[in-house]
Amino acid sequence: MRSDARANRDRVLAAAEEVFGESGNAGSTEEVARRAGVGIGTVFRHFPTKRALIKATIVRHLTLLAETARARGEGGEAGAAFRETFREMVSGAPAKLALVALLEEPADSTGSADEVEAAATMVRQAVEELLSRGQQAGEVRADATVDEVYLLIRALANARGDRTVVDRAVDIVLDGLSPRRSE
Amino acid sequence: MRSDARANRDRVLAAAEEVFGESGNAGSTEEVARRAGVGIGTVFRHFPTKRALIKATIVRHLTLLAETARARGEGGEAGAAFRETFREMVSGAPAKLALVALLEEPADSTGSADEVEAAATMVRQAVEELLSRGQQAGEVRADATVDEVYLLIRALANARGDRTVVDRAVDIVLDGLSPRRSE
DNA sequence: TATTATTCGGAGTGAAGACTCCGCTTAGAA
DNA sequence: TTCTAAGCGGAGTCTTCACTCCGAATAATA
Repeated sequence: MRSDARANRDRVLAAAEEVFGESGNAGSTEEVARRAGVGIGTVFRHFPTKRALIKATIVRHLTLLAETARARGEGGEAGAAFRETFREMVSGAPAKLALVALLEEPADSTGSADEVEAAATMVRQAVEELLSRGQQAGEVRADATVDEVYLLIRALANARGDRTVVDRAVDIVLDGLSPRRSE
Repeated sequence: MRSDARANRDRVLAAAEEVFGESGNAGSTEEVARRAGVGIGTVFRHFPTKRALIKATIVRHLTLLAETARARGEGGEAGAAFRETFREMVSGAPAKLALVALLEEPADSTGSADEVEAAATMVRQAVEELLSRGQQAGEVRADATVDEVYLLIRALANARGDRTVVDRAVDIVLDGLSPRRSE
């Protein structure tokens, strides 16, 4: 791959994250091209379809998220690690709408096994890991499952609102995820 | 207004709630017309713009929500009323994506004071009422504000997922909203 | 530096969808 | 039953995009 090609590919991906992060699926390919400083043709050579571009963007982001989460899992304090990751995923700003877009897409009619799904699974697994460690350490309520935690993260990540309000809402949810009185 | 006109208006609104409930902003006016069993022309006579149609749909729904919530507020048990309303708003199925659409719209460039905003305010006030009663009864944590509660409702209402998972997630959040140990 | 395979750019194409227009239909009054 | 103002339907227009195509530009190699 020629060096200019690779550079352009990267710039397009970065621009795509910006644009789809702001406007979701409604963002146009032309806008992505403009922000990347390339022609539309270039965008479409690297990503044959708008959908492919969005997918690549999402995969890139999810992969990053999963890695960060996994790394944090290594550290000492299980409860703190869980909570920090939770907070981080919720406020990983530009990702928000991209994730919405992901959820909106109608379950990929091209039966092909999906990269996006694979990446999402990795994130989910990382969350699961953090969750169960937190539970073992007695710092997270024992009856919470990944499904619920993952859903809460997604829900909060897509919520619009003042940063401070979101933060306090997260605090409330994390309180709900703390061990029950009976435990 | 002629009787057939009124009937058609109602059918269009109902169809719109269905369509936008399923597909959000992406739902087409043509689809709404088809489901309502009328021509596109009819839709556009009643609602001069797609945006106007969506707004009318949302207003209709929000008004209903606010009324239900207010009615529930009358009842006896403050804590239960708060929690029931919370649950109900989250799972008021077809509303979900319509609300998303509302949030997505770029702050109404037509400076005109907004019906939608007015309706949303009513819902918010109903929630506020329920919240503060719950707090006075000592059944809801004292430091929670409407902002946070309202955001949590919106976030959960838009969350995709199995009904049962959503329900459990709501349980967790409501636990987070229960009085703190220190109170 | 010369060569060429690769990549770039952006005008052009086709499809989708919001919105308009106007001849036809009909509710409802006389 | 007749009349007509109000309402209906849907073909057609216009705009916005996703995506294609190919001549111009250029990285990499000899």
